[in-house]
Amino acid sequence: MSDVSIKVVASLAGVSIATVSRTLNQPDTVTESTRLKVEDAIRRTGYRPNRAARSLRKGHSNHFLVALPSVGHPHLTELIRDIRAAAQASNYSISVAERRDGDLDVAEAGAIIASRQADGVILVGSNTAFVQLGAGRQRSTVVLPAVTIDNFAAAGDATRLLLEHGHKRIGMISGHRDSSVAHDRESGYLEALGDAGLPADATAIEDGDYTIAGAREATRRLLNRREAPTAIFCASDEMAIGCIHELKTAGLLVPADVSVVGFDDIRYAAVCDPPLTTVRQPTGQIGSRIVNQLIDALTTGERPGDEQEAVRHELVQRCSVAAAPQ
Amino acid sequence: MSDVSIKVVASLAGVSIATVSRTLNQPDTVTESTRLKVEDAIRRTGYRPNRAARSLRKGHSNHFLVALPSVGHPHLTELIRDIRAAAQASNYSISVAERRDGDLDVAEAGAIIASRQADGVILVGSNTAFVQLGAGRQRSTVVLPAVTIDNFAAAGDATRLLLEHGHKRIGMISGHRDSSVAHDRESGYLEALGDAGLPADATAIEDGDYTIAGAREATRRLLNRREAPTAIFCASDEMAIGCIHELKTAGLLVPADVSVVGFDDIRYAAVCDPPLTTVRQPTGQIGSRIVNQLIDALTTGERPGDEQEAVRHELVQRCSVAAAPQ
DNA sequence: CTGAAAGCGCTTACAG
DNA sequence: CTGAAAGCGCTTACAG
Repeated sequence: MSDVSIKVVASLAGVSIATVSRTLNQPDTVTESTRLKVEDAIRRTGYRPNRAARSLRKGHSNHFLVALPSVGHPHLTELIRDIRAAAQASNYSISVAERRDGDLDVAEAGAIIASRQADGVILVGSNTAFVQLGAGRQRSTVVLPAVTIDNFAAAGDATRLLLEHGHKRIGMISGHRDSSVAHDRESGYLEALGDAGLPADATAIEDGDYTIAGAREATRRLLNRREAPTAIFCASDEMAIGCIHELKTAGLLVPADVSVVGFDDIRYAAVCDPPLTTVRQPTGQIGSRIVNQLIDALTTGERPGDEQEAVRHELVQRCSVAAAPQ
Repeated sequence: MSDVSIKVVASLAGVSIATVSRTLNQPDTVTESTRLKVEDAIRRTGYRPNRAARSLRKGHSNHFLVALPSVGHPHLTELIRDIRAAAQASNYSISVAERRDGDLDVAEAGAIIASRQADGVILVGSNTAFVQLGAGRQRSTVVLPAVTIDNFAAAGDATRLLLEHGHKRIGMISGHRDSSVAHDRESGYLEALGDAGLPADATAIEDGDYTIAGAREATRRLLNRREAPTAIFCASDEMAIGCIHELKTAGLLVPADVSVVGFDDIRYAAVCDPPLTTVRQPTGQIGSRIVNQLIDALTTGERPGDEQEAVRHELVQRCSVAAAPQ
């Protein structure tokens, strides 16, 4: 357990270090009897190959880094879990880093790959993009196409649901304005309202910063408008929870007075009061596709096509939407 | 950005690789003019030292692994964030691993340290214990004392709050039975009831598995008892949220019919309906103390004393507790 | 202050 | 099937 290297194992087993290494990495190129001896020596010493040495020699780490805007959100947590599961299935490990800035930082990702801390970086958040290192002689950092739902369409669906319930004054609580997914969701909302023939001054977007506190303030601002909305579309469930709380604090009933739609379908959505109508993202599919694309690119050395991989969202209807009050 | 090693930088700057290394690691042992040349070469090449090579040479990675029972819980997420912040302040990075089994696995932690993947492992969950590798000639894996609140006392406080409100039938929804923190919280609950002179058959503990779904089932079981409780102490806010939802589904009012107390003070606790009374754990303090103890042990090579570091909990009273119904 | 050289612990052609 | 040797990219005594 303490300081055992491959040398110790080799001498204990009475073989060369090369044979120990082969036993570990290509067991079928070794006689069964030697394999047994080596395995026994490994067991007795508690030997574990030094990862740094292996990475240095092999030129890659079998490790990905996942960079997120904020680790705390249940939706992202779920995505991480699914990414980790897919990676582990292919013998890759992952680690998670939190980054403060709103949008993806390709340079930063490149630096991490350059230092060989990871073979690839998955940038989550603003746009589920990711970056990877071409292996072999020629190394270069390439950006792979994002794997994501169609945020524009999903936001449109959410907004249309509200429209179908007769709402004419529909507010939106959005995330950071600078991120592309926030932008797509706002556009989807805006277009749905436009298509319904609502006047432009019927639109009302407030920034909720993807936080509970931010959403509460945004809700108050919405409520203070000349014509307060009868429905609010929130760009995340986290914000929807804050929004509903603020609505209740203001003495309003959800959904009798104000309907609310969220986004993500985090596990608290179903046990909200009222249970939240929301847009579900298939994190399992997203995670495994990202990881498989990364590994494919790494293995074949080819960069895949540029087309975004679309993944289906789903509108989950629960109890937070009702007909517009008269 | 692509395949630049220390050699490339050295030749570009017209110095030896040793000088490049010194410029990076001990800049004051180098003339300013050479430092400038080297820094310029680094900038132009986008050079990043290979982490694996550095770890291999130095014998340590400046990296900790945090092992958790389940990554998703907001309370643990917050603890991770605080651990990461403390580690970064001392120039350590961390990665997070999820482990399935209930209790801490010292052997597993030792294996990770043996493979030099990390200089230390922090085991969170069952008991905030952690493990570390003595550096220098003699290496050995040592277990450091846990940094934790007094779970026994905290559970007692929560239970006594209910008692003070006149409740005589108080149920508890606990986590995995095999973990030590679950055990401590159950003991605290039990002792508070005993001290209040309640009969032993007034105690009612159900396992909620630390999940929303588990807590909902546990709540149903509690409700089906001959004498249904008028108050429920949940060993996590996550479970309290599930419990409240189930209570409402059963047509009960919280807190008029049943009072609920949670544990952790996750960020959803304040925006629950009703806002949740709960026990807060100081994750910031816990995180920084763990990390500092680890680094101290690593730096000095001494193992600290055996006494657990106690850290204060706090009962946060909101609106989910009321007087027992007549 | 700087460079040449050793060596961290592995893996992998290359011989045999 | 097995071993000796080179080498991955660094850092650090050791000379000068």
